[in-house]
Amino acid sequence: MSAPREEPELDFDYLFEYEYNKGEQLGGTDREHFNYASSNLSASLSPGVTNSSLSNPCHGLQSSNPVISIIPSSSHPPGYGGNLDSEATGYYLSPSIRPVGPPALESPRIEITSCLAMHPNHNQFFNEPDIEEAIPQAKRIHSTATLNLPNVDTYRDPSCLSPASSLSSRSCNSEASSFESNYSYPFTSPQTSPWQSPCVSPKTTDPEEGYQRSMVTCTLLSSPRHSPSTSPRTSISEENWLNAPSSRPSSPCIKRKYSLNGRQTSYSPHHSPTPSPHNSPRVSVTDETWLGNTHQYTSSAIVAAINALTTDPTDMNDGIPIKSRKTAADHTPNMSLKTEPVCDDHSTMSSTNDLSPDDYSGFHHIRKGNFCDQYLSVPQQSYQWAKPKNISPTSYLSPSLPALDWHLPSQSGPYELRIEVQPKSHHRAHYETEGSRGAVKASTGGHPIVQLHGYLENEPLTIQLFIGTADDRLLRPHAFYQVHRITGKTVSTTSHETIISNTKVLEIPLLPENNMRAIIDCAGILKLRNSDIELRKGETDIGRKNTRVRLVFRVHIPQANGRTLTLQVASNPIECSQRSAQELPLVEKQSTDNFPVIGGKKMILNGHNFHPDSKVIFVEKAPVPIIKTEPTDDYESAQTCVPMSQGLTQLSKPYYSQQIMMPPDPGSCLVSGFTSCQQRNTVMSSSPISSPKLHDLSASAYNKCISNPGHTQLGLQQTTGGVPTIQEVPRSIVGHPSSPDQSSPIMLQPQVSLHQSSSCPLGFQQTVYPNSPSSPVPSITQEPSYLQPCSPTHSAVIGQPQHQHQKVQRNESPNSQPLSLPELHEDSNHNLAPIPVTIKREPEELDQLYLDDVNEIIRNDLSSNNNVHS
DNA sequence: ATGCTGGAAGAATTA
DNA sequence: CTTAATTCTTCCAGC
Repeated sequence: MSAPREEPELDFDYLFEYEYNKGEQLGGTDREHFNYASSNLSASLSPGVTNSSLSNPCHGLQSSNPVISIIPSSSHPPGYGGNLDSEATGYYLSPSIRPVGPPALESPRIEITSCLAMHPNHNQFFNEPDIEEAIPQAKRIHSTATLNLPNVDTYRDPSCLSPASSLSSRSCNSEASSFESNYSYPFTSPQTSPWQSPCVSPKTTDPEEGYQRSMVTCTLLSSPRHSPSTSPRTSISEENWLNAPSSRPSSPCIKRKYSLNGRQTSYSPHHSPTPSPHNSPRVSVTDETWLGNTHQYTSSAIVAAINALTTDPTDMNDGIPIKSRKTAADHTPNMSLKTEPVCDDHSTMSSTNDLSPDDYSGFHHIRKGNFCDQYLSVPQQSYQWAKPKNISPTSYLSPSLPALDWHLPSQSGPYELRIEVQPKSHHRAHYETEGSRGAVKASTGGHPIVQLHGYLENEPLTIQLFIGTADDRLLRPHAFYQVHRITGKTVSTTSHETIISNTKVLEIPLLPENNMRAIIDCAGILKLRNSDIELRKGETDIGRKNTRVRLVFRVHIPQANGRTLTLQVASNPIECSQRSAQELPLVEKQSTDNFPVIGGKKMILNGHNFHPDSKVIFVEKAPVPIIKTEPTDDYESAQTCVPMSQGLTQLSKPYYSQQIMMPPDPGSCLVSGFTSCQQRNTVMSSSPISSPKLHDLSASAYNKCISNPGHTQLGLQQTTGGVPTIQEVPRSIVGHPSSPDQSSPIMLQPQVSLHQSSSCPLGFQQTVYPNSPSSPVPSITQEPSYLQPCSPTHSAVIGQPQHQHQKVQRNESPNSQPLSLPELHEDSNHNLAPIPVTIKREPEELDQLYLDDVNEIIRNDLSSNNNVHS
């Protein structure tokens, strides 16, 4: 529902003109009524994006393992993380320690060694073959070598990966994944996973061991591949993923397979790490198999597994949930555990021999198809990902890079990886069954930009991009979203897809000539079906409402000492669902930052989700309120509160609406249930790891709290005194389709906060009132949000249109008229009285909890509260 | 003919 | 267990 596109006329004290952006949903309020007495209206809402979080993300794993130097496997170091290099905060990898190399491999395969060669300090790419498109000559050298070693790929790309790369959030899965991705990942294939200890944290896990295991398995399995005919081709190879031919094959089966693959990495706590009693020969096929036998694999077992590849594909179907539904049937045939000759249906596999671009993929198939593939056959259609034809010159995957779920700093020494332009807070991800929905864009209209500062070398580097969770306490690949490579005339940035530990990673060249700056216009977001991912054993995450992601960028910087420094930075959260994108209004640009309170000036707001019933509210900025911080989030408060107090800089973000709706510093700055309820996510996001200053109020999160019909108030009221607040009626309440008045379900009524005991006289209390007079006040849930401390006035757009409402509006009042003031006042009167502040204190253990858990707790609390209040 | 969108219908889940 | 409300997926149609 986009708002009416007609240019709204504003008859109010202030004129607001919504400028409709091409292609964007811009709604305009026909009229804005402002009822306030502030003398000064200065909207200091600069669109600038703040990247506060760029700062060092170290915490959790990261902090613990800031620097890791890998020792050559030859010596078989007992612990992977054994060598810590205190030199830098970044993640260092000793080149000498190629996973491929030294490890005493039981595996007969020597090719692995070549891999080592492949991983020089420089950018080595496994995918070299793909070079075709843009790889400089110099770079190709490596690739050439790679080509000779198809097996290498196997080690490198766990192609078997399920698209759903991420580990479940609550389990140690992440760790398992890290383990794979980091050290053994080159060898890591789904198959290898079993060897890994499910719940061992990466840190504790001995990389070497895993590594070696991987090696072994890889070697054994990979061998067959040499001979195309004999090689057990599994469908899952990268090619499959990337090249899935069919545009909209949503076969569950396929995904199912992925799931299987993915599972290994994600060992849910629920799964016993112990070997499964059922070690059937069909190791590959059943999830159990994967999960279970972590320790018992032997070469014989491997052989058995290989044999299993030839197992009847139908087995794969077993365990495919009904959910897989319709599509599943269609694709079932495609699934194959069989060791097919190289070519899978979708994969361009047909000719492994040829290295033509397309064929190349086939080659890829072989190379990359890990033995995992062999074990796990994936329906070809499963993924539509683009073929990895383009390999950026700099694209390279070091075999022993930090796992994707490792927390790494964004800055180290002279280097700093920074997101110069943040992505928009919303980007509707596309399903496999859909066409691409384009690249993620920046809120400013362009695309996100990432830049590496402090790098003075002439050697191009590669930025890796993957989709991470928005749960900043545990930044890791998102299980339900994958990065999607966008190509086409509109894309200026070359990129290459690869898969690391079941996570699709986009590699983008970072060139010195571009000042090590990359415009990310080639990254879309693919949504995987929840059912497919949730089916994976060990996957504890749920997809429902888990729709926020972050773009995670990594760069590996070769060091003089031969090590590699890895920096990482995560973007602000991005809401990927369709629905949410239609909810909160989002101001991206405004023509002016301030204007006289007397009005008369025109202000143009650009943004999204402006609805006829959206209102623009001005708030006069005032002295910064003292903000109470919540003990549980020390670092958060440190980062959020401080900046706030220093200048309210956050207000000048494009996410006005969001900010308004929620405290810029939700976690620390607001003592509100609201904050605790939904903003945990956001707050967390602002953790050092991600760039957090953006407190994105994701609709989903927002709704969680708001939709809580019972909570009377979330306590954001004036805790600091003088802080304007917004009270919003829960949408569930607001949306009364039947009510004619619903056309403007919510009104924002700025008003002097006389009743506030604030020290800030100029503070305004802004309240969202249900437009419907009939709406029983008592039933109104008031969602306090942080507007702006009493400082320069700024405008905010608040909207809450529901589809139904909008429809009603359109039908009944095409030219949606503003609500009558009388009503507004009437309602507002109800709310004039200060609302008691309810301060919730979260359990100290929150830090240990995952966001979901926290939210759940909060919800429960709120519910209790509501009941009490009601 | 392809993407890229914005909308929606209908199924699947939750509350 | 049933119903209503949400959310998720899949489709459509218009650039």
